[in-house]
Amino acid sequence: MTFVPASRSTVATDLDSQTLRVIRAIADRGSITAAAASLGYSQPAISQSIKRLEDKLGMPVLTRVARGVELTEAGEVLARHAATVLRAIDSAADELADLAGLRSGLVRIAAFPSASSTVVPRLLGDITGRHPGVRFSYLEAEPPEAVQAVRDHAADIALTFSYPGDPDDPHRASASGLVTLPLWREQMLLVVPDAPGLGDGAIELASLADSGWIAGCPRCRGHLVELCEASGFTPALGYETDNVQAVLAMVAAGLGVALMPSLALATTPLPAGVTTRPPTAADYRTVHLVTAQGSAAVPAIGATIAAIQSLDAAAWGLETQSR
Amino acid sequence: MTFVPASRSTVATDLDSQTLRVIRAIADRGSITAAAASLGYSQPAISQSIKRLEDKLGMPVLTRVARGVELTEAGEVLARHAATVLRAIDSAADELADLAGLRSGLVRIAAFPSASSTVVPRLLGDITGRHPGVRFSYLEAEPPEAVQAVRDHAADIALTFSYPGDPDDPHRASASGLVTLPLWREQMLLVVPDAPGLGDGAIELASLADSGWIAGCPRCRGHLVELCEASGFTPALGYETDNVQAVLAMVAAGLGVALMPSLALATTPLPAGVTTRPPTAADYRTVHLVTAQGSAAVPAIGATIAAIQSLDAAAWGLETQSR
DNA sequence: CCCTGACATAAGAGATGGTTATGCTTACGT
DNA sequence: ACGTAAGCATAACCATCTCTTATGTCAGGG
Repeated sequence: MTFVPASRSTVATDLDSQTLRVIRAIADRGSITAAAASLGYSQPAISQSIKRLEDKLGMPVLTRVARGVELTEAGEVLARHAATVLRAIDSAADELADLAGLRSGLVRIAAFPSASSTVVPRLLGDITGRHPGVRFSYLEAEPPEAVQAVRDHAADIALTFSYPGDPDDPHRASASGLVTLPLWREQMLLVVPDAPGLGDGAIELASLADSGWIAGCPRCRGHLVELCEASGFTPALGYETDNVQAVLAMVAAGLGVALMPSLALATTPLPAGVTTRPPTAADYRTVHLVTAQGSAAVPAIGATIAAIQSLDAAAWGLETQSR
Repeated sequence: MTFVPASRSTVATDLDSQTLRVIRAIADRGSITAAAASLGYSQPAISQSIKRLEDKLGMPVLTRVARGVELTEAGEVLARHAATVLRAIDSAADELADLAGLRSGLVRIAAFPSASSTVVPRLLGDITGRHPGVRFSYLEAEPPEAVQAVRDHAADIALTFSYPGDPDDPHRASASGLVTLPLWREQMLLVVPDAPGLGDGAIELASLADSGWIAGCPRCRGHLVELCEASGFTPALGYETDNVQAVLAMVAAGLGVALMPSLALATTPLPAGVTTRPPTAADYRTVHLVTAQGSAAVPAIGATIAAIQSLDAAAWGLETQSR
């Protein structure tokens, strides 16, 4: 028999981190038995693991020595690089732990305009107060665009609203892996001039059949028309504007009346001579949360969704949905 | 049902490099299918691998998107660190390949003095000529110490000699995981003054019974005494020295005769008036290679052993062992 | 509106990697 | 010098992991 130098063609296509961990433990402890103990394995497990490694490499990694074991040059190489590998893995694990522990993470929110000055600031305040590492980006967008942003992965969470029977109801568009959660019922209020004989109760919608109407966003206008027609008249739409302040000013100026969601009215003081009343047949729209299927499993996003659900929204006239 | 933020207590105790490789492939290719193809796996293999990872982390790593897949923040974290990990693993693999390819590696050799100026320099020249990356360290030591060096892992290869029936024959001491390989038979020569009536053939040992004898190392002396006693006389040991030049000078000065191995005589010219002759009953000692069990699997060491075995040693009067 | 491309799921097979039990070798203490 | 203890290797067995093939589902494009 003659000794022939080992010469494998391919060397170590896959060094897995488990093996490196073992090498490192052996390098540190100086014996297989001690390494096994420190890693929580039995001694043969480590022994076999090293054997597999040596078979794969085609060269020894350890030399069996009196009181334990000693690394060969190949073993030293592995131990040296193992430090780098394990350090990188640990720091990855740390970053993941930060994400899981809400010490980092970005949540991209899209919401309709009247939420921008009400629920959204409160929400962001709540979360950054509790989890300073979580960061947000915010996009103001009407429901159709907000939902599209989620669909395009440009946003993680969209806050939207829908009117009853709305064909654009996000509930219906939940096809492409989107999830919709009803959040609140938002009361619609009539905005009218404060006439002396108005009383303080609800107003019959039909009593405003002869008034001029100031309409808001396209979908809002659609809803208004539908509602009025259900009451037997077609509203005379004189002005259209998204601007809440403008609507109120127009009502104050006697240019007409309006139907507005309570959120839109929450942050602007009513001008003198203008008041709000519910219609006799109470009218509501619904605020929804739309998110991609599975997004809630991302810790920061899940936490944000939970925080939205537990927001105390009554102050803005929002009623939590019974579901 | 209410969404609850994901919050695992322990995160990712073990991220194995296989998973990181997968993440990296997905990050690069943008789809699971493409990643699978590039890694040589089936599509479901990667799909399941990601699922396992996500279950372990407790958060998604990918979002399923129209034409393929997209990394989440967690995925980005992993992809980023995966680069570091895989780079380290690759460079470890490179270094191992260097060891396997004899482009690096250290071989520690211990050998007896007369090898130092004969076979060892030739050997080192041969190997560094063919494999410039392989480095050597050399320790000159008498057989017992050389073997001890191997046993202590202070040397990888020992060259030793033994006399027939030698109680210290390394063959016998092969207990502690050492391996002994007979290499050459080395002829023992009588070193005598060049007397006129000497002839040119072998010399009967008994004819030197009355000469003074110059002895070498302790084991050589032991062998000499044994050999002479087998010839019916006890040699008169006048001088003892390890120094070949000294022995030759003493013989030249007429102080006695000596029995020396051919290697020791190979590199020193004989002084005038001194000649060498084999004893009538040819006498040999054996040169061995001693190495630790399994050392030969270390590429550089295995290559060195092979090179020793294929050394053309006839020039020094060494005969390759029949085995 | 069907067809294609891409991911998920299911079920089964084989490799992987672990455990316990046991043997062997070597060092150490008396 | 011998018995004992410490440490590695091996065997046999077993659970789990992970890959494969086959199939289902969903969204986008001609």
